[in-house]
Amino acid sequence: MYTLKKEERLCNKKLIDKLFHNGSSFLCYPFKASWMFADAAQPFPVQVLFSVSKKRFKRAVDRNRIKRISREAYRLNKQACLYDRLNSAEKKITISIAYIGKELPEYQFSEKKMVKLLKQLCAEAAV
RNA sequence: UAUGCAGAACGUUCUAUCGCUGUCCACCAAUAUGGUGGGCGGAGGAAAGUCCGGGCAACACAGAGCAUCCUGCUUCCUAACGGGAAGGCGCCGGCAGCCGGCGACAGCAAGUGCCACAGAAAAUAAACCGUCCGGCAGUAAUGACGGAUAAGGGUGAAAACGUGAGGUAAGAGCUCACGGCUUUUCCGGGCGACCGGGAUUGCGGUAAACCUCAGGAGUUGAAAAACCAAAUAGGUCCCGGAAGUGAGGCUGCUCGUUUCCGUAUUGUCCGUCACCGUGCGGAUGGUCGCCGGGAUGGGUAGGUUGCUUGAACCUGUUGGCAACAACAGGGCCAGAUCAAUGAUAGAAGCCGCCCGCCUUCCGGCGGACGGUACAAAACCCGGCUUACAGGUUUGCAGCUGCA
Repeated sequence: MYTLKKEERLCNKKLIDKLFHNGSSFLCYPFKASWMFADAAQPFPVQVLFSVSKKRFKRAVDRNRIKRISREAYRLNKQACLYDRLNSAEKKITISIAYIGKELPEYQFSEKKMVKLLKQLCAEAAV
């Protein structure tokens, strides 16, 4: 399934604070992922958050563009790379994906790196 | 025609696949509500900067003064404005008129301060060169000394109003004529800024220097504000149990009572300070303390409202030089909240450049390559400012007279 509804996005302020304080993180240039295991209460196996720093990209147009490209790359690949393996392991996680590159990305490049990141995440979570 | 400057309106479109968000409808399960399918809507001229002005909301608020900040030609428009329109004045386009552009454009004749460098001197005037007079020295040229002088020289952004004449030893608004600005005042025109004329007073600049005058300003800002409200902890109230002791009773159990302690709480009485008591000290009585359950109000996460029907927009008529106003008709056009309005692929349009063909030229057709900007709503309006690929369009870069 290629959906990305509100229940699949990370919207809770407390969870976000908790994630950045307690979560473990790794780098997969140009992305940086922070993740942790979540409660069983959430309806989807993953809650995700995309961020772009205002310091690197001053214009809102650029930040929106990067977030949209990252989101599309995640949306189209999450089922194959992440959901199936998490469901079979019966684990649930929250994750934030930050863009730390310095230039506007191309879609194909982002998709390639996103797949790599999701696979690395599975390995980290030891699924 | 091209180029530049200023203004106005515009500022990409279509298809496929996969999504996001709001809303409506149908069906399914149904307590809330959830699921599936379909229809319709979904960024801008600046949404930006957050520089002004309002609406709205909460809090504050007797009146006056001072301080601080803002504004500063006039009249009008407007909900309001530091915005706009029409005018006045000054400067610029050699000069005058038209025309166009620019102007924080109240007051330096209320007071105080400042005026770099250069220059003798930058504001109670002043004597560097020069000019003139006097006596002295010298044959003379001239020299030093004492005095008069702001006309000339040179310096500067600016040199004590400009030009001419009189006047004088030489000079000086010292006097006069004409002219410029200015004070007070009169006459005429204009709603007014101001303009024209007469009399009168004077003559460095600077207020984006302090300041003076006039007018204005309560603070905060949708993370405002109102409402609903899970879990956990704690507050209050109610109920039950537990601890010690005594009596009845074989025990369970039932009934009565409460030693000591306390930064706890409350009542009454007494004392104390000059008085008062809600202060302080003492005496005495009641309640509470540990555990469980229930109720309740405050309130957090979260949610709803605020939240998009509006000083709005479009079309037309009328009034007005215009800004704008009035009236009539029309439709409803984003509402997200760690923040949607997209991603990918293809095609078209527009522009530039190159190649080929056609054409007297303007240009037309086909193909390749490149470009397609600036920029993302965050409560809502009115402005201002700044950014901008590309075309469209209006005005100006001037006209007349004099030199």
